[in-house]
Amino acid sequence: MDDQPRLMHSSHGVGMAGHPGLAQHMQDGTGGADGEGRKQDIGDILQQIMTITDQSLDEAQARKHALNCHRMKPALFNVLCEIKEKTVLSIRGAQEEEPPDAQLMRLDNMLLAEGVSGPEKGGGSAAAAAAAAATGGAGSDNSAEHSDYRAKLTQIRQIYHTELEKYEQACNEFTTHVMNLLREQSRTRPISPKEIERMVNIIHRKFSSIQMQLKQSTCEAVMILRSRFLDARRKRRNFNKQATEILNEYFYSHLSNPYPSEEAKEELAKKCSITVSQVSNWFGNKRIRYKKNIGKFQEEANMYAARTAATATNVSTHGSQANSPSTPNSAGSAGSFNMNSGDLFMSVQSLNGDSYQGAQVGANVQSQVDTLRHVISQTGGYSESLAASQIYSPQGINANGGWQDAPTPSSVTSPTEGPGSVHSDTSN
DNA sequence: AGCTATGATTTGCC
DNA sequence: GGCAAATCATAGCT
Repeated sequence: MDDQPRLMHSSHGVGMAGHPGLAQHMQDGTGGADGEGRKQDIGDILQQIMTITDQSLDEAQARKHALNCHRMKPALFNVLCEIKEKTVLSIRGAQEEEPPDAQLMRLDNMLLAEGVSGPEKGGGSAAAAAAAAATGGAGSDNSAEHSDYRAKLTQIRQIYHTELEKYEQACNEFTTHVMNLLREQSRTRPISPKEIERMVNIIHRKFSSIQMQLKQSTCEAVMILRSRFLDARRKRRNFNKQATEILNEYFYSHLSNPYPSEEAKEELAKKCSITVSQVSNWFGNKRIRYKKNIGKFQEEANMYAARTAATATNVSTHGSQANSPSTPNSAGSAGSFNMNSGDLFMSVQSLNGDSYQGAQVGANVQSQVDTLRHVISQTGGYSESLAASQIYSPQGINANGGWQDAPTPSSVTSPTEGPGSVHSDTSN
Protein backbone atom coordinates (compact mmCIF):
# COMPACT_ATOMS: atom_id res chain seq x y z
CA MET A 1 0.00 0.00 0.00
CA ASP A 2 1.18 3.45 -0.72
CA ASP A 3 -0.79 5.01 2.07
CA GLN A 4 1.96 4.86 4.52
CA PRO A 5 4.30 7.49 3.19
CA ARG A 6 1.41 9.80 2.89
CA LEU A 7 0.29 9.11 6.35
CA MET A 8 3.67 9.78 7.70
CA HIS A 9 3.90 13.04 5.97
CA SER A 10 0.46 14.17 6.69
CA SER A 11 0.71 13.32 10.29
CA HIS A 12 3.91 15.20 10.85
CA GLY A 13 5.70 12.04 11.65
CA VAL A 14 3.24 10.41 13.97
CA GLY A 15 4.81 7.02 14.38
CA MET A 16 2.44 4.56 12.90
CA ALA A 17 4.34 3.78 9.77
CA GLY A 18 3.83 0.32 8.45
CA HIS A 19 1.41 -0.60 11.16
CA PRO A 20 -0.51 -3.65 10.08
CA GLY A 21 -3.48 -2.79 12.25
CA LEU A 22 -4.11 0.41 10.44
CA ALA A 23 -3.70 -1.23 7.09
CA GLN A 24 -6.11 -3.85 8.24
CA HIS A 25 -8.68 -1.31 9.30
CA MET A 26 -8.21 0.65 6.19
CA GLN A 27 -8.88 -2.36 4.09
CA ASP A 28 -12.14 -2.98 5.81
CA GLY A 29 -13.92 -0.82 3.31
CA THR A 30 -14.71 -1.68 -0.26
CA GLY A 31 -11.58 -0.07 -1.65
CA GLY A 32 -11.32 2.03 -4.78
CA ALA A 33 -12.62 5.57 -4.53
CA ASP A 34 -13.78 4.82 -1.03
CA GLY A 35 -10.22 3.98 -0.03
CA GLU A 36 -9.07 7.31 -1.35
CA GLY A 37 -11.66 8.96 0.85
CA ARG A 38 -10.44 7.16 3.92
CA LYS A 39 -6.89 8.22 3.36
CA GLN A 40 -8.17 11.70 3.36
CA ASP A 41 -10.09 10.97 6.55
CA ILE A 42 -7.06 9.71 8.37
CA GLY A 43 -5.03 12.66 7.29
CA ASP A 44 -7.72 14.91 8.63
CA ILE A 45 -8.05 13.09 11.87
CA LEU A 46 -4.37 13.14 12.57
CA GLN A 47 -4.19 16.75 11.73
CA GLN A 48 -6.99 17.50 14.10
CA ILE A 49 -5.40 15.48 16.87
CA MET A 50 -2.12 17.26 16.46
CA THR A 51 -3.66 20.65 16.67
CA ILE A 52 -6.18 19.99 19.37
CA THR A 53 -3.92 21.29 22.11
CA ASP A 54 -3.62 24.64 20.41
CA GLN A 55 -7.32 25.23 20.60
CA SER A 56 -9.41 26.79 23.25
CA LEU A 57 -11.09 24.52 25.75
CA ASP A 58 -14.50 24.74 24.23
CA GLU A 59 -13.18 24.33 20.79
CA ALA A 60 -11.10 21.38 21.82
CA GLN A 61 -14.05 19.84 23.59
CA ALA A 62 -16.16 20.10 20.51
CA ARG A 63 -13.37 18.75 18.39
CA LYS A 64 -12.86 15.88 20.78
CA HIS A 65 -16.47 14.99 20.54
CA ALA A 66 -16.33 15.14 16.78
CA LEU A 67 -13.27 12.93 16.73
CA ASN A 68 -14.89 10.49 19.07
CA CYS A 69 -17.76 10.16 16.74
CA HIS A 70 -15.57 9.81 13.73
CA ARG A 71 -15.96 6.57 11.95
CA MET A 72 -12.23 5.98 11.89
CA LYS A 73 -11.83 6.52 15.56
CA PRO A 74 -11.94 2.88 16.69
CA ALA A 75 -9.35 1.92 14.15
CA LEU A 76 -6.99 4.69 15.10
CA PHE A 77 -7.56 4.04 18.76
CA ASN A 78 -6.61 0.40 18.38
CA VAL A 79 -3.54 1.25 16.41
CA LEU A 80 -2.33 3.72 18.98
CA CYS A 81 -3.02 1.26 21.75
CA GLU A 82 -1.04 -1.40 20.01
CA ILE A 83 1.88 0.90 19.44
CA LYS A 84 1.83 1.94 23.02
CA GLU A 85 1.60 -1.65 24.03
CA LYS A 86 4.67 -2.47 22.07
CA THR A 87 6.74 0.25 23.61
CA VAL A 88 6.20 1.34 27.17
CA LEU A 89 3.95 -1.36 28.46
CA SER A 90 6.03 -4.17 27.13
CA ILE A 91 8.75 -3.04 29.49
CA ARG A 92 6.39 -2.91 32.41
CA GLY A 93 4.80 -6.16 31.47
CA ALA A 94 8.10 -7.92 31.78
CA GLN A 95 8.25 -7.10 35.45
CA GLU A 96 4.70 -7.96 36.14
CA GLU A 97 4.82 -11.60 36.92
CA GLU A 98 6.30 -11.76 40.41
CA PRO A 99 6.70 -14.91 42.39
CA PRO A 100 4.65 -14.98 45.58
CA ASP A 101 6.62 -12.99 48.08
CA ALA A 102 8.27 -15.31 50.56
CA GLN A 103 8.64 -12.55 53.11
CA LEU A 104 4.97 -11.73 52.92
CA MET A 105 4.10 -15.36 53.36
CA ARG A 106 6.30 -15.60 56.43
CA LEU A 107 4.68 -12.54 57.92
CA ASP A 108 1.24 -13.90 57.17
CA ASN A 109 2.07 -17.22 58.75
CA MET A 110 3.46 -15.59 61.81
CA LEU A 111 0.50 -13.30 62.26
CA LEU A 112 -1.75 -16.29 61.89
CA ALA A 113 0.26 -18.30 64.40
CA GLU A 114 0.29 -15.47 66.87
CA GLY A 115 -3.42 -15.08 66.56
CA VAL A 116 -3.27 -11.58 65.13
CA SER A 117 -4.85 -12.54 61.86
CA GLY A 118 -7.21 -15.45 61.44
CA PRO A 119 -10.20 -16.38 63.59
CA GLU A 120 -11.09 -13.89 66.26
CA LYS A 121 -11.43 -16.13 69.26
CA GLY A 122 -8.93 -18.63 70.52
CA GLY A 123 -6.16 -17.58 68.24
CA GLY A 124 -4.51 -15.23 70.62
CA SER A 125 -5.01 -17.26 73.71
CA ALA A 126 -3.98 -20.41 71.93
CA ALA A 127 -0.79 -18.76 70.80
CA ALA A 128 -0.18 -17.45 74.26
CA ALA A 129 -0.79 -20.84 75.78
CA ALA A 130 1.46 -22.47 73.26
CA ALA A 131 4.12 -19.89 73.87
CA ALA A 132 3.79 -20.35 77.57
CA ALA A 133 4.00 -24.08 77.26
CA ALA A 134 7.02 -23.76 75.03
CA THR A 135 8.99 -22.09 77.75
CA GLY A 136 7.50 -24.18 80.48
CA GLY A 137 6.25 -21.21 82.36
CA ALA A 138 2.94 -19.48 82.74
CA GLY A 139 0.97 -21.96 84.70
CA SER A 140 -2.32 -21.16 86.28
CA ASP A 141 -0.48 -18.94 88.74
CA ASN A 142 0.05 -16.12 86.37
CA SER A 143 -3.30 -16.05 84.70
CA ALA A 144 -3.23 -12.33 85.39
CA GLU A 145 -0.19 -11.94 83.19
CA HIS A 146 -1.79 -14.25 80.70
CA SER A 147 -4.88 -12.12 80.40
CA ASP A 148 -2.68 -9.07 80.25
CA TYR A 149 -0.87 -10.63 77.35
CA ARG A 150 -4.13 -11.45 75.68
CA ALA A 151 -5.43 -7.96 76.21
CA LYS A 152 -2.34 -6.47 74.65
CA LEU A 153 -2.46 -8.94 71.81
CA THR A 154 -6.07 -8.04 71.21
CA GLN A 155 -5.06 -4.41 71.12
CA ILE A 156 -2.41 -5.14 68.52
CA ARG A 157 -4.90 -7.23 66.64
CA GLN A 158 -7.43 -4.44 66.60
CA ILE A 159 -4.93 -1.89 65.42
CA TYR A 160 -3.76 -4.27 62.76
CA HIS A 161 -7.23 -4.93 61.48
CA THR A 162 -8.21 -1.29 61.55
CA GLU A 163 -5.15 -0.31 59.61
CA LEU A 164 -5.58 -3.19 57.22
CA GLU A 165 -9.15 -2.20 56.58
CA LYS A 166 -8.07 1.37 56.04
CA TYR A 167 -5.48 0.30 53.54
CA GLU A 168 -7.90 -1.93 51.75
CA GLN A 169 -10.48 0.79 51.58
CA ALA A 170 -7.92 3.28 50.35
CA CYS A 171 -6.70 0.79 47.82
CA ASN A 172 -10.18 0.15 46.52
CA GLU A 173 -11.00 3.82 46.41
CA PHE A 174 -7.81 4.65 44.63
CA THR A 175 -8.23 1.79 42.20
CA THR A 176 -11.75 2.82 41.38
CA HIS A 177 -10.65 6.38 40.97
CA VAL A 178 -7.80 5.49 38.67
CA MET A 179 -9.97 3.13 36.70
CA ASN A 180 -12.59 5.78 36.18
CA LEU A 181 -9.95 8.28 35.26
CA LEU A 182 -8.35 5.95 32.77
CA ARG A 183 -11.70 4.98 31.30
CA GLU A 184 -12.53 8.61 30.96
CA GLN A 185 -9.16 9.34 29.43
CA SER A 186 -9.41 6.42 27.11
CA ARG A 187 -11.84 8.56 25.17
CA THR A 188 -8.98 10.80 24.23
CA ARG A 189 -5.89 8.76 24.88
CA PRO A 190 -4.98 5.32 23.66
CA ILE A 191 -5.70 3.39 26.82
CA SER A 192 -6.77 -0.17 26.35
CA PRO A 193 -8.73 -2.15 28.97
CA LYS A 194 -5.69 -4.31 29.27
CA GLU A 195 -3.66 -1.33 30.29
CA ILE A 196 -6.25 -0.34 32.85
CA GLU A 197 -6.03 -3.82 34.24
CA ARG A 198 -2.30 -3.52 34.44
CA MET A 199 -2.56 -0.23 36.20
CA VAL A 200 -4.89 -1.78 38.73
CA ASN A 201 -2.35 -4.50 39.34
CA ILE A 202 0.37 -1.93 39.84
CA ILE A 203 -1.76 -0.11 42.36
CA HIS A 204 -2.49 -3.32 44.19
CA ARG A 205 1.16 -4.14 44.35
CA LYS A 206 1.98 -0.73 45.74
CA PHE A 207 -0.68 -1.08 48.36
CA SER A 208 0.38 -4.58 49.26
CA SER A 209 3.86 -3.31 49.89
CA ILE A 210 2.35 -0.85 52.33
CA GLN A 211 0.42 -3.72 53.79
CA MET A 212 3.59 -5.64 54.20
CA GLN A 213 5.08 -2.83 56.20
CA LEU A 214 2.03 -2.90 58.40
CA LYS A 215 2.37 -6.63 58.84
CA GLN A 216 6.02 -6.29 59.60
CA SER A 217 5.52 -3.71 62.30
CA THR A 218 2.68 -5.77 63.73
CA CYS A 219 4.97 -8.77 63.89
CA GLU A 220 7.58 -6.70 65.65
CA ALA A 221 5.03 -5.51 68.17
CA VAL A 222 3.91 -9.06 68.84
CA MET A 223 7.50 -10.19 69.21
CA ILE A 224 8.23 -7.50 71.73
CA LEU A 225 5.07 -8.26 73.65
CA ARG A 226 5.83 -11.92 73.56
CA SER A 227 9.38 -11.57 74.72
CA ARG A 228 8.24 -9.41 77.59
CA PHE A 229 5.49 -11.75 78.54
CA LEU A 230 7.49 -14.88 78.16
CA ASP A 231 10.59 -13.71 79.88
CA ALA A 232 9.48 -15.53 82.96
CA ARG A 233 12.62 -14.67 84.83
CA ARG A 234 11.42 -11.14 84.83
CA LYS A 235 8.30 -12.16 86.67
CA ARG A 236 9.55 -15.01 88.75
CA ARG A 237 7.31 -15.89 91.62
CA ASN A 238 8.23 -18.34 94.30
CA PHE A 239 5.99 -21.33 94.39
CA ASN A 240 3.55 -21.28 97.22
CA LYS A 241 4.46 -22.99 100.44
CA GLN A 242 2.24 -25.96 99.85
CA ALA A 243 3.74 -26.63 96.44
CA THR A 244 7.26 -26.40 97.81
CA GLU A 245 6.34 -28.80 100.57
CA ILE A 246 4.88 -31.31 98.18
CA LEU A 247 7.98 -31.13 96.02
CA ASN A 248 10.28 -31.36 99.00
CA GLU A 249 8.36 -34.29 100.40
CA TYR A 250 8.77 -36.12 97.17
CA PHE A 251 12.40 -35.16 96.89
CA TYR A 252 13.39 -36.26 100.35
CA SER A 253 11.34 -39.38 100.26
CA HIS A 254 13.03 -40.32 97.02
CA LEU A 255 16.42 -39.09 97.97
CA SER A 256 18.10 -42.23 96.72
CA ASN A 257 16.75 -41.53 93.29
CA PRO A 258 15.15 -38.12 93.06
CA TYR A 259 14.20 -38.43 89.44
CA PRO A 260 10.45 -38.43 89.15
CA SER A 261 9.04 -40.22 86.17
CA GLU A 262 7.02 -38.35 83.64
CA GLU A 263 3.87 -39.52 85.35
CA ALA A 264 5.16 -38.53 88.73
CA LYS A 265 6.03 -35.13 87.37
CA GLU A 266 2.57 -34.73 85.99
CA GLU A 267 1.08 -35.77 89.29
CA LEU A 268 3.27 -33.33 91.17
CA ALA A 269 2.55 -30.61 88.68
CA LYS A 270 -1.15 -31.14 89.15
CA LYS A 271 -0.86 -31.10 92.91
CA CYS A 272 1.31 -28.03 92.98
CA SER A 273 -0.62 -26.20 90.29
CA ILE A 274 2.51 -25.72 88.26
CA THR A 275 3.63 -27.08 84.92
CA VAL A 276 5.56 -30.26 84.34
CA SER A 277 8.51 -28.22 83.14
CA GLN A 278 8.45 -26.30 86.37
CA VAL A 279 8.54 -29.56 88.24
CA SER A 280 11.50 -30.62 86.14
CA ASN A 281 13.19 -27.32 86.77
CA TRP A 282 12.55 -27.60 90.44
CA PHE A 283 14.02 -31.08 90.68
CA GLY A 284 16.96 -30.08 88.54
CA ASN A 285 17.69 -27.14 90.78
CA LYS A 286 17.05 -29.12 93.93
CA ARG A 287 19.32 -31.96 92.97
CA ILE A 288 22.19 -29.73 92.05
CA ARG A 289 21.82 -27.52 95.06
CA TYR A 290 21.37 -30.36 97.44
CA LYS A 291 24.36 -32.12 96.06
CA LYS A 292 26.48 -29.03 96.24
CA ASN A 293 25.72 -28.39 99.83
CA ILE A 294 24.20 -31.28 101.66
CA GLY A 295 25.04 -29.72 104.97
CA LYS A 296 22.82 -26.81 104.28
CA PHE A 297 19.90 -29.05 103.47
CA GLN A 298 20.36 -31.36 106.43
CA GLU A 299 17.85 -29.65 108.57
CA GLU A 300 15.34 -29.63 105.79
CA ALA A 301 16.03 -33.25 105.03
CA ASN A 302 15.55 -34.15 108.67
CA MET A 303 12.32 -32.33 108.83
CA TYR A 304 10.82 -33.96 105.79
CA ALA A 305 12.16 -37.33 106.80
CA ALA A 306 10.53 -36.94 110.16
CA ARG A 307 7.32 -35.85 108.61
CA THR A 308 7.29 -38.68 106.14
CA ALA A 309 8.21 -41.16 108.80
CA ALA A 310 5.57 -39.86 111.11
CA THR A 311 2.95 -40.06 108.44
CA ALA A 312 4.02 -43.52 107.44
CA THR A 313 3.93 -44.63 111.01
CA ASN A 314 0.58 -43.09 111.50
CA VAL A 315 -0.86 -44.90 108.59
CA SER A 316 0.75 -48.14 109.38
CA THR A 317 -0.55 -47.94 112.89
CA HIS A 318 -4.00 -47.60 111.45
CA GLY A 319 -3.56 -50.70 109.51
CA SER A 320 -3.40 -50.81 105.82
CA GLN A 321 -0.51 -49.33 103.87
CA ALA A 322 2.92 -47.93 104.28
CA ASN A 323 2.07 -45.09 102.01
CA SER A 324 0.58 -42.08 103.64
CA PRO A 325 -2.27 -40.30 101.95
CA SER A 326 -0.42 -37.09 102.44
CA THR A 327 2.68 -38.24 100.70
CA PRO A 328 3.05 -37.60 97.04
CA ASN A 329 3.19 -41.30 96.50
CA SER A 330 -0.21 -42.18 97.64
CA ALA A 331 -2.29 -39.09 97.53
CA GLY A 332 -2.74 -39.28 93.80
CA SER A 333 -3.42 -42.34 91.77
CA ALA A 334 -2.12 -45.31 93.61
CA GLY A 335 1.39 -46.32 92.82
CA SER A 336 1.85 -43.66 90.25
CA PHE A 337 5.16 -42.65 91.75
CA ASN A 338 6.36 -46.22 91.87
CA MET A 339 7.67 -45.65 95.29
CA ASN A 340 9.56 -48.35 97.01
CA SER A 341 9.89 -48.39 100.71
CA GLY A 342 13.62 -48.23 100.41
CA ASP A 343 13.37 -44.72 99.13
CA LEU A 344 11.19 -43.64 101.90
CA PHE A 345 13.84 -43.20 104.50
CA MET A 346 16.91 -42.56 102.56
CA SER A 347 16.50 -39.05 103.74
CA VAL A 348 17.24 -40.16 107.23
CA GLN A 349 20.79 -40.49 106.10
CA SER A 350 21.51 -37.07 107.40
CA LEU A 351 20.26 -37.75 110.86
CA ASN A 352 22.84 -37.68 113.53
CA GLY A 353 20.91 -39.70 115.98
CA ASP A 354 20.40 -37.01 118.55
CA SER A 355 18.87 -34.45 116.29
CA TYR A 356 15.58 -36.16 115.94
CA GLN A 357 13.42 -38.67 117.66
CA GLY A 358 14.62 -41.34 115.33
CA ALA A 359 14.49 -44.02 117.92
CA GLN A 360 10.89 -43.39 118.68
CA VAL A 361 9.83 -43.27 115.11
CA GLY A 362 12.09 -46.13 114.36
CA ALA A 363 10.45 -48.27 116.95
CA ASN A 364 7.03 -47.58 115.56
CA VAL A 365 8.10 -48.21 112.06
CA GLN A 366 9.91 -51.30 112.99
CA SER A 367 6.89 -52.72 114.60
CA GLN A 368 4.66 -51.95 111.70
CA VAL A 369 6.36 -52.03 108.39
CA ASP A 370 8.75 -54.64 107.38
CA THR A 371 10.73 -52.56 104.97
CA LEU A 372 11.09 -49.74 107.38
CA ARG A 373 12.94 -51.98 109.75
CA HIS A 374 16.09 -51.19 107.90
CA VAL A 375 15.55 -47.56 108.24
CA ILE A 376 15.67 -47.58 111.95
CA SER A 377 19.22 -48.69 111.91
CA GLN A 378 19.97 -45.83 109.57
CA THR A 379 19.50 -43.37 112.31
CA GLY A 380 22.89 -44.40 113.49
CA GLY A 381 24.73 -43.09 110.49
CA TYR A 382 25.01 -42.74 106.80
CA SER A 383 27.32 -45.67 106.13
CA GLU A 384 24.91 -47.92 107.90
CA SER A 385 22.09 -46.57 105.90
CA LEU A 386 23.97 -47.45 102.80
CA ALA A 387 24.48 -50.92 104.03
CA ALA A 388 20.89 -51.20 105.02
CA SER A 389 19.53 -49.81 101.84
CA GLN A 390 21.62 -52.22 99.95
CA ILE A 391 19.66 -55.01 101.42
CA TYR A 392 16.23 -54.06 100.26
CA SER A 393 17.00 -51.65 97.52
CA PRO A 394 19.70 -52.79 95.19
CA GLN A 395 19.06 -49.71 93.13
CA GLY A 396 19.40 -47.61 96.16
CA ILE A 397 23.11 -47.91 96.47
CA ASN A 398 23.50 -47.43 92.81
CA ALA A 399 21.19 -44.57 92.63
CA ASN A 400 22.71 -43.16 95.71
CA GLY A 401 26.19 -43.36 94.33
CA GLY A 402 24.89 -42.49 90.93
CA TRP A 403 23.34 -39.14 91.57
CA GLN A 404 25.23 -38.36 94.71
CA ASP A 405 28.64 -39.25 93.54
CA ALA A 406 30.07 -35.89 94.34
CA PRO A 407 29.54 -35.76 98.09
CA THR A 408 31.18 -38.54 99.99
CA PRO A 409 29.30 -40.32 102.73
CA SER A 410 31.64 -38.88 105.29
CA SER A 411 30.73 -35.40 104.30
CA VAL A 412 27.19 -36.25 105.13
CA THR A 413 27.85 -37.98 108.36
CA SER A 414 30.06 -35.28 109.65
CA PRO A 415 29.53 -32.19 107.68
CA THR A 416 32.25 -29.64 108.02
CA GLU A 417 29.79 -26.84 107.88
CA GLY A 418 26.62 -26.30 109.72
CA PRO A 419 23.25 -25.90 108.10
CA GLY A 420 22.80 -22.55 106.56
CA SER A 421 26.46 -21.70 106.54
CA VAL A 422 28.47 -20.91 103.47
CA HIS A 423 26.89 -22.36 100.43
CA SER A 424 28.60 -23.04 97.21
CA ASP A 425 26.02 -22.10 94.66
CA THR A 426 28.09 -20.11 92.30
CA SER A 427 25.17 -18.01 91.42
CA ASN A 428 25.39 -16.22 94.67
C1' DA B 1 21.22 -1.59 99.71
C1' DG B 2 23.11 -5.90 100.22
C1' DC B 3 22.50 -10.50 100.61
C1' DT B 4 20.49 -15.03 100.03
C1' DA B 5 16.92 -18.00 98.00
C1' DT B 6 14.96 -19.61 94.10
C1' DG B 7 12.75 -20.33 89.54
C1' DA B 8 14.19 -20.17 84.81
C1' DT B 9 17.44 -20.37 81.07
C1' DT B 10 21.60 -21.70 78.70
C1' DT B 11 25.22 -24.73 77.55
C1' DG B 12 27.32 -28.93 76.89
C1' DC B 13 27.29 -33.81 77.54
C1' DC B 14 25.42 -38.41 76.96
C1' DG C 1 15.48 -35.49 75.06
C1' DG C 2 17.02 -35.62 79.78
C1' DC C 3 20.36 -34.29 82.71
C1' DA C 4 24.22 -31.56 85.27
C1' DA C 5 26.27 -27.44 85.79
C1' DA C 6 26.62 -22.67 85.27
C1' DT C 7 24.37 -18.63 84.98
C1' DC C 8 20.75 -15.18 84.99
C1' DA C 9 17.28 -12.43 87.08
C1' DT C 10 14.10 -11.62 90.37
C1' DA C 11 11.85 -12.34 95.11
C1' DG C 12 12.18 -11.55 99.57
C1' DC C 13 14.51 -10.92 103.80
C1' DT C 14 17.67 -8.18 106.87
